Amino acid sequence: MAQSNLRREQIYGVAGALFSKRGYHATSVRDIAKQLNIQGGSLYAHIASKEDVLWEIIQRAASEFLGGVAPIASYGLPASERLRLMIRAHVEIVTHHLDDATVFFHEWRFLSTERERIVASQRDRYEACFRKVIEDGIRAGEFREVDAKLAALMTLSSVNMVYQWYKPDGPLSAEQVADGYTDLIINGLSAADTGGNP
Amino acid sequence: MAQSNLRREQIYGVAGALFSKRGYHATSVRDIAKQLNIQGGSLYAHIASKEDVLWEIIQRAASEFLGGVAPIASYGLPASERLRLMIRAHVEIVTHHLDDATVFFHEWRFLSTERERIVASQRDRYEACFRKVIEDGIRAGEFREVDAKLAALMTLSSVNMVYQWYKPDGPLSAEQVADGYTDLIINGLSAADTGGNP
DNA sequence: CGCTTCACCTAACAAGCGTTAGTTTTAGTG
DNA sequence: CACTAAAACTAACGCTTGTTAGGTGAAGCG
Repeated sequence: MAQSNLRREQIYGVAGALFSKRGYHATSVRDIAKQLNIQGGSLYAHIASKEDVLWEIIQRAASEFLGGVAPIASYGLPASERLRLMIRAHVEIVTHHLDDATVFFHEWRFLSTERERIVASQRDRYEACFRKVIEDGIRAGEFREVDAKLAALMTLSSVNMVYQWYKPDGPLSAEQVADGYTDLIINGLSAADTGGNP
Repeated sequence: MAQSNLRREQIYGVAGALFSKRGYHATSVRDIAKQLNIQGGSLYAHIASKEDVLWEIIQRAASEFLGGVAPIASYGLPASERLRLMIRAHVEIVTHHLDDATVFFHEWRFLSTERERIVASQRDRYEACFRKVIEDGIRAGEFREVDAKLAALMTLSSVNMVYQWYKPDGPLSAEQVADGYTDLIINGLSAADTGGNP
């Protein structure tokens, strides 16, 4: 048995970095242990299994997204404004938790069947938030009559993939990425030839 | 030594399906062999190594994209028309070679360092084609003055991720996906308040 | 028929995997 | 100082990994 949360947090941190860089199956528990200057078996004083570590990392990312972004969908604001805030919050999470987000998007397939199902339902719920806001915008006349499901998928594809190319010390800040994407996406959803505010 | 291309093609096919579903490291050579009703070691009469199989699959996908989409960037057409054709061709490749595309996008990290570098440069070249077309469109006044790099990344993110959710027997055809995305993306790039053709 | 070539087999290899049991070291507390 | 509990160690377990060596049966061909 063990109870030092500090050590366990270190394990999640190191594992997140390694899972993110090499992938879950290409990372051994001995690799994780080596970075903490302990033996592979010693990890099991703090964790129950390698998969539990993956699960914890993925669930932390999931609750960042669901806790930080989904509620915005219910704000009492115009749809375009809600969408803007959601994109910004999402990009902020991806860029500030780059390793965890990478593991979340890339390695969920290696969870057990039941856990994979949970992640799938979380992803569906999240996607539904974006779809709902877009549908709201269409109904309110803010957006064109596009396929809301397709538009939500495109939006999420764009902001998810940020983890694949974003470099914290690169030329673009998280804010700049969010602003650029928001502009392109919302403009894409808006009416083209009928001027909005003259 | 071996020379039957038929068997080798079967290996690429089975490996592509398995790498796509379970990932490279979670698929053993014995898994691949089992689907062909032969023993694991027998594969090595037709292939040199497991990594070579991954390399072949990835290179086939890469030349589909580079050979089928990149040339469109140089057509003598308006930028918006070229972009439309490129998106359509790309989506068509992803949906018609779903397994290979999935492996290409997901498993390139497990190639050797030199091979990974080659893939990276192919990806860069591909990305540059999209950026170029968008820059052309801005210069020609077809598109707004957006960040072309960001717009190219968003476009590619959207069309790449199609492999993650597209179901061949789902409600949407490849064409419908391409059309929907083209509409959203090109409208996003176009001027919002200044009507295009009066 | 004799010979070669191919595609497969069996069996093994060295290495690595996740995980466990039992033991020792370390740190904190009365 | 004695006692406890946490956190590390060593050593092994059974299993899987990619890959190789050597052998076998069938097909093709002079």
